[in-house]
Amino acid sequence: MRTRRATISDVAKLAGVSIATVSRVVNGTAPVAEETVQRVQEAIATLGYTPHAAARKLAGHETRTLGVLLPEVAAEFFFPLVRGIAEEVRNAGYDLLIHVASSNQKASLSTPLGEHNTDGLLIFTGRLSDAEIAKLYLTGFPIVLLHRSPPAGLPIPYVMFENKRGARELIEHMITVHGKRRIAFLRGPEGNEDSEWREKGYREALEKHNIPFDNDLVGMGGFDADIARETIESWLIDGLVFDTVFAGDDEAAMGVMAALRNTGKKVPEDVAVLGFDDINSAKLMSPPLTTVRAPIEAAAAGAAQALFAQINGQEPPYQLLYPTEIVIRESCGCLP
Amino acid sequence: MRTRRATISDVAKLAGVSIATVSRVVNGTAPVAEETVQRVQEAIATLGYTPHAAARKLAGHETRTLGVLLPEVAAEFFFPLVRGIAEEVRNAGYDLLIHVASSNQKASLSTPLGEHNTDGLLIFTGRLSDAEIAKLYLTGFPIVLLHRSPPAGLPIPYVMFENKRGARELIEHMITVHGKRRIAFLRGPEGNEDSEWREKGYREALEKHNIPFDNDLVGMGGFDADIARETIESWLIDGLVFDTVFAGDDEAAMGVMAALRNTGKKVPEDVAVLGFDDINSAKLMSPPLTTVRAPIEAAAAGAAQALFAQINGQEPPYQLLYPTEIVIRESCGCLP
DNA sequence: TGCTATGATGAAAGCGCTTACAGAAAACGC
DNA sequence: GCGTTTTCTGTAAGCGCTTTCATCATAGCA
Repeated sequence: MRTRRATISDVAKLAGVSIATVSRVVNGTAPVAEETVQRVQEAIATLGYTPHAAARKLAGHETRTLGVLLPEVAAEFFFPLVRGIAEEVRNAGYDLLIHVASSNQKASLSTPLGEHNTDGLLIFTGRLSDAEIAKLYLTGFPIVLLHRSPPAGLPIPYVMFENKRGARELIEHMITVHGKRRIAFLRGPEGNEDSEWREKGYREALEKHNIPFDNDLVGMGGFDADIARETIESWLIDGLVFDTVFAGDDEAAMGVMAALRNTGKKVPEDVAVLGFDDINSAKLMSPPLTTVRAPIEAAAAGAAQALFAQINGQEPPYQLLYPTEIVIRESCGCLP
Repeated sequence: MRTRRATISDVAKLAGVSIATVSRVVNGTAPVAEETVQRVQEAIATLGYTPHAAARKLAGHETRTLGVLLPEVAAEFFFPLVRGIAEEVRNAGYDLLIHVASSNQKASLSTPLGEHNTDGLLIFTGRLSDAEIAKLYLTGFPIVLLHRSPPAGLPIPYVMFENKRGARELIEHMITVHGKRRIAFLRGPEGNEDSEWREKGYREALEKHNIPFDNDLVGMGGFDADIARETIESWLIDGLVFDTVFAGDDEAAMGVMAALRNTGKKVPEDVAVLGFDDINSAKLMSPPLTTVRAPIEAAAAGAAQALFAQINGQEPPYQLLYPTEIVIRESCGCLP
């Protein structure tokens, strides 16, 4: 640091007031004479003063920082999510601390995101065990869960998509409009609740139309293109017959399409492919992907708002359910 | 906060030592008797003590936090980037503060990422003007630029890909192997240096093979699928003839493919499509995209390392150039 | 034995800020 | 006009931690 940065004392000295007064005009926490405000603001401007965040955090009792815990997966899904959160956080004048859980280390609370460094936590990872979440919650620390429900009995706010309904409608579309009956489903990562609800929607649709559930038609997609591709490839080698693949999410759908293409199957003529989320590339796939639109960014923003509500001592909603909507494109067999 | 958190004094009291000693065993900054270490560590464990980050930052002079300034674009490109940085940051025991520049506000240094809140800044956005960067640099604040070179005359470390070489080789492949001559190029966002270098590589390849540069064959891709798609669509309407599109990056390539497909052109038979970056979905596109592999994650990690070097008072390399490598798949016309 | 390195610890001074607490000045009520 | 608010401002006490500086053993060495 070549030039020492200006502190509140420097400003105070230049403006000829006490540091308390400077603090007051900076934060607007108490009435200050108009003339004094002017002088202080001038001093701030000429010195280029910016409050030192750490000092502020230490003196006040809040960190003005929100933490986000993310899995280390590199999915397109996360960008709108982070954007939604970042936007809210900025509006609130807070900082955003991001922690990407590493694969070789359970994300523990001794991480930078612990309660000492943030005012609240948005948790989106399976890495944190129920016990750890419960412990955090019981200490009164504000948290909001993203796409997972709280451990039994704890009223921790969480956001979810209307997964089941979206999935059901999508599958019903395949059955009623396209007459498909051999509809496969690819599960997301182990324990992923979004996936569980999507599977429920899938099963409900089947049941409603008297199509028996066939366990052979359920495989692992992992919400991941490569995993999904491998599953489909091995199915194809095994000679499994299916006319539709509901890939669980759009990333997996991309892998499904690649697998199908590699083995000479045509989408949607031979096999229809369905995704979930409607990420940006869904409409650009070949053929454009029929999927379910999930308002990822809005949900993330909502989660952040709920967290702020908690931090500010308000009662946040217990559950934030975001609607989904099926998006018909071409991979289901509909025409452009 | 239902339960007050443990402070260093609590630990000290329980262990029967002074807070200085506790600090020493926590940080390992001075020799402490083995027995004392034991007692302190026990106290820490039973109290569940975690150092308060802000206090630490205030007392020490460093924030142990790195800032990243990102444009608000939601490109797949950014995830490996953030991951690469996050990994390094975690290894160094630092925090990562992410600031996504908003579109309706110039990212200014009064943002949370200002010098008061971080020990160093990784800047990847066109939003920060040369003047602001220069100002920051002159104050001695550690910064590393991602994919942009520093304002004239300032030796600020920056990372870059070997864009020109990769692009040149890619285009030469099209000319020499596939005999293409009407090769179009889509530029990235205004002022983007990666794009400028790629264009240079493109031109060099043309020149080397005596193909005159045709300005009509250069359009806007914006490193964005939608922008690229619109460009191609309007070219097609205008009846522009081209046999190859070098889309500037993979995202744009995706848009190019969509535009081509929508108008009945076949890739690569009618028009070959080329990308740059080799993002994860490149190999999943239909047909799989021929592109140039850029080690995004490695470059990001390198940038973080360079920043740490600066912070630790070492002389960082001025330029970090990462190699690129062409990846031949099918969208150029090669067989699988 | 006397003197200096060395190890282990504590006391205390801040880091830059917020926020009671308190005092002084100005405005108000009757 | 005197007591009482109200407005404005300064003093000072921390927030939880790191880090000199000083102290006191103990050990090493001539």
